[in-house]
Amino acid sequence: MNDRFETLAQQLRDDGHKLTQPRAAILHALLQTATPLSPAEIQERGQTYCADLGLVTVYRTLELLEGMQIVRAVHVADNCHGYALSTPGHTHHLVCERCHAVVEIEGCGLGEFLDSLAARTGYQITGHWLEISGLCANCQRNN
Amino acid sequence: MNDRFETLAQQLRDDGHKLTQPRAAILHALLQTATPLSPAEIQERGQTYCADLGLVTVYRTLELLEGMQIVRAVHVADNCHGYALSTPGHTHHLVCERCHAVVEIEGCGLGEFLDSLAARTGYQITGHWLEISGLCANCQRNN
DNA sequence: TCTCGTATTGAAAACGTTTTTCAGTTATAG
DNA sequence: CTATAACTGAAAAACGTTTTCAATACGAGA
Repeated sequence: MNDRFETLAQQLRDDGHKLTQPRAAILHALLQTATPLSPAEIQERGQTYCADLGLVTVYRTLELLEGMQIVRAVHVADNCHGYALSTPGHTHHLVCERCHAVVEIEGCGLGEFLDSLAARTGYQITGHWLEISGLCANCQRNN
Repeated sequence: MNDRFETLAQQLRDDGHKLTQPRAAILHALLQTATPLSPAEIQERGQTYCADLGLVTVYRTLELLEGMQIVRAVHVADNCHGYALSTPGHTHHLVCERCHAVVEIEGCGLGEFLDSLAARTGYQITGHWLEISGLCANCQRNN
């Protein structure tokens, strides 16, 4: 966890940016979550590390981190954007509709499909976003 | 085109809703586009058919149509929600990052993968969201 | 065809999220 | 330690969306 933070911090410096307390707080908040967070949630959690972290700074920092591909914006149902650290590998999420528990999934068996799609449409495919919803074992029992 | 409109109009009536001029205008606007439109765009185009179509009405009508599964909300890069007529069946979207052209895709070859996922995680899978991004043929050329 | 009740409408205002502005502060190179 | 440019928070502006409310238009029934 701490290694991961140091790596990100270094990445910032290497890119010519300062590692400020607000930014460190935001990174810590993001490192501690598995599910995407809204800017407001990030502010709230980040204030554990930097008491007067402003929402404006959260927006600016997310923009910066997104540009560096450290975070990615994902679509979430209600309030549209959440942010999560992009994981090195290729993962997707399986989310419980009831309790919002999240299972990370490696791979998706979509490779062949995407290849044929590229051939058929002439598009050069650069990425995809897959989110699967369902009921986790617990919530199935308590239905 | 006109058949399609009549079908939708009838669907509204069958569901106990009135076919008003604003609603007709919105349907016409949606029928004439291949790519998702934002509420503001729908208002703008709809005003060709109903001069004083209000934005509020666009929102309300989209909510109604979405509930009837006549339109569906899709995620678009910048301003998050666009609306397009949903085609019957199970479709996903392939969206150009540059010009936002949209190709509708039938099926996704995800069935087997989801089955094995359910077995592995104990989740009862109820749905999934897949959106693919890339560069369309045109934008590849003008890169 | 006309009348009437109700669903539906537009304007205004409220609301939440995101962006801009600006003066003060902080990280870091030297 | 100092200088300075990047960075910050607060306030206000600018969005997109929702709510409220009085006025209107649709369409069922006479």
